Amino acid sequence: MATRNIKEVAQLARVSVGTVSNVLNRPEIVSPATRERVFEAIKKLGFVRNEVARHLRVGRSRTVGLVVLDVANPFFVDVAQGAEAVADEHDSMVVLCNSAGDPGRERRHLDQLEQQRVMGILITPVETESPWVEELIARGTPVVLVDSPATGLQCSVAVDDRLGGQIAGAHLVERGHRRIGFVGGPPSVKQVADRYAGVTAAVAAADGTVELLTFTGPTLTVAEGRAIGERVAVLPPEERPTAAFCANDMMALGFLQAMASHGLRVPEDLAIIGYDDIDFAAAAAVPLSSIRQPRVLLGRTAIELLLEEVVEPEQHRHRQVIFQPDLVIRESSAMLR
Amino acid sequence: MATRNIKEVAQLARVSVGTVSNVLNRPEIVSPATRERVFEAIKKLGFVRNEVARHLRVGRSRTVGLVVLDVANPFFVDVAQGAEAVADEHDSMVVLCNSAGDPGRERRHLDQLEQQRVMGILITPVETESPWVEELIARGTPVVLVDSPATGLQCSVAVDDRLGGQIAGAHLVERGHRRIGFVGGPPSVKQVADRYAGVTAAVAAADGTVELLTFTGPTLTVAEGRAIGERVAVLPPEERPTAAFCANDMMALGFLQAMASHGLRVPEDLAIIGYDDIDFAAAAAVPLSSIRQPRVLLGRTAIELLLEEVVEPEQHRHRQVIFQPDLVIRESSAMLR
DNA sequence: AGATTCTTTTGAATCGTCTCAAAGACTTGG
DNA sequence: CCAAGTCTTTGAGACGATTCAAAAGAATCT
Repeated sequence: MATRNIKEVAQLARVSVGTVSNVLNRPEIVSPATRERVFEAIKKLGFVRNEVARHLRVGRSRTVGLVVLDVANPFFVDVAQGAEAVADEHDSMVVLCNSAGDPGRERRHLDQLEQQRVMGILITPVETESPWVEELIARGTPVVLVDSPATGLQCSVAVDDRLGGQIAGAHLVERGHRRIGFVGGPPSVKQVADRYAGVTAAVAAADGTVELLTFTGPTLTVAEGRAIGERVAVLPPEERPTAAFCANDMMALGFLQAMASHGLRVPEDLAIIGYDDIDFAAAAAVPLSSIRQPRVLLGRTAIELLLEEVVEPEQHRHRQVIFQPDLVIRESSAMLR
Repeated sequence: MATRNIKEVAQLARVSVGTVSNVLNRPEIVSPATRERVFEAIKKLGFVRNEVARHLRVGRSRTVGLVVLDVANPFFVDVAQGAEAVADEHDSMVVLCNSAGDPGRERRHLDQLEQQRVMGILITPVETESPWVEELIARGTPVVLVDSPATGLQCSVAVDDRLGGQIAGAHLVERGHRRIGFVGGPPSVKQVADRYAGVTAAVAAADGTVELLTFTGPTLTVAEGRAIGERVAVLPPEERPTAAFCANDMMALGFLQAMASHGLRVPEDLAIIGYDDIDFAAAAAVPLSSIRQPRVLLGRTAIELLLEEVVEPEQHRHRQVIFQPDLVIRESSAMLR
């Protein structure tokens, strides 16, 4: 209720508002005696600076928006933690928004962030071609794309998903699998399309006897993975793939559960490899093999690029940073016998 | 760069700034012709309302801060999703902050949120007695405590953790366990203390032959659970508990991994029950029994209480809403033979 | 036409802080 | 004691949107 302002502080300390502002922003130019008096007044009144008014005057906010595809996916939580760590060092704040894969939600979040005049936005867009994002940039909000290809209008950080898919595919082929299933989400999601392209390439590079089956659903969740798993589990053994490459670990975990509930053994009856290497992958019923991405680093780099753009807009050149994924082998893709 | 303001819109539409503001906030009182003209100008200029300035004038923000103990814990992600769903309906925004169990980080977040003049704050405090929170309230920011007991200065939502601990303990006792381990974090965390009190009560209520061992660490993470598990696994069988009640599912998952890596079978050699029933619990190596909390409902209720307080401060009476936990039995605590 | 009522539009004041030119207070040297 | 510098402090504009009393314009009635 009783929010004090700079004027009340000035009154109590018997100085002008300008001086109070100076104490707050450049204490070194104020004489020690005055400074002390102002600090006392601040303390006595319980004054808390109104960042909103400050921002209105200064014109630049200290918060960064991070819009992710799915907060429930630990992958994005880790990206967020990376971003937050850097923001913290620059006493900025990251506000985490969840588009949940819905373009409508994504747009609402972008609108809100723009209205708040955030310093910039980090986003994993729902759709690759996003006019909203381009307009946002045109109107002056810096954007860094996370895990999505840049169009040249902005910076981006990503992991080479095609390579990741290829590594996963090659691993399964090398393990002797000849009928591989790709368990993914909508191909409109860039990550899915790239990982699929990668595994396709790996299969093509094999001796021609390897078959690739595709199973997709609308989302990339545990539930979706389970649902697809149910469909796969009931296939006759001769049609059923002997290995599945899941577009992410959430799906892989769901898929794995479906196998278990149908009495199929992993990896004996069906091997599984996921993507992201979230912490829970190692704790799964059968520890999951996965393609590891530098999640935290992704977030760190994204916000660093953003800060660079904000601090020196003039000499900033948009860049695309691409990281390499790693293969992590665990029990779920152990050798076939 | 080129951020347009209401004045430019007014100029282009050949009306006063007051009219533009009216079009934005109460379009029905503006004549259709004028309204149309203003909308066109807005579109042509790519004008986006400056929420900061609006807020400065109106004095109330549309964002709510949510400060959680650990974003990596899916429990809190679900609470956040519940809160966000309600905020969405009231076109507000939830900004998610992670204290990571560190009072310093918590304080920094609270300071920042207060400076931003958020509408209110939902928080799971690191420490039960938090002078910061009380001062915050005294200065006029409404607060709702999540999963923490209220002091009467604010509303709170919580789940009866003591009861949860009791249910878990009773379950293990009933399954025939006579040496039960409690795997928890620092007792300064209210949740841990309550769950411990609950299991203690359950043990005391048994026939007196049940022993309760306590293993604690500084955090409530997967890694901590694993570390404690390592210690427990190497105990001689006659000292090792036959069942473990973990303070949350993250710890339980880590603990379970440690058992597996030491060749101990769950539940045969050691039964496990966790707390929270996060989605990953069911997908664990051995599906985890757990105490389920209404996570999403917790978030929904918290923000509803906050909104109630903000909308009608006069007739608002602080309330404490307490939910009941449920027992979910899975393989990890199946009957002893 | 003039009076009355209703609908629209106007524009100055306001929210809390920062900026910056200018004034005021002190020093120092001559 | 004065002039010329330093330090400090001052206070009048911004910043962008909202509000609201009052003015202007339309419509209705006598």
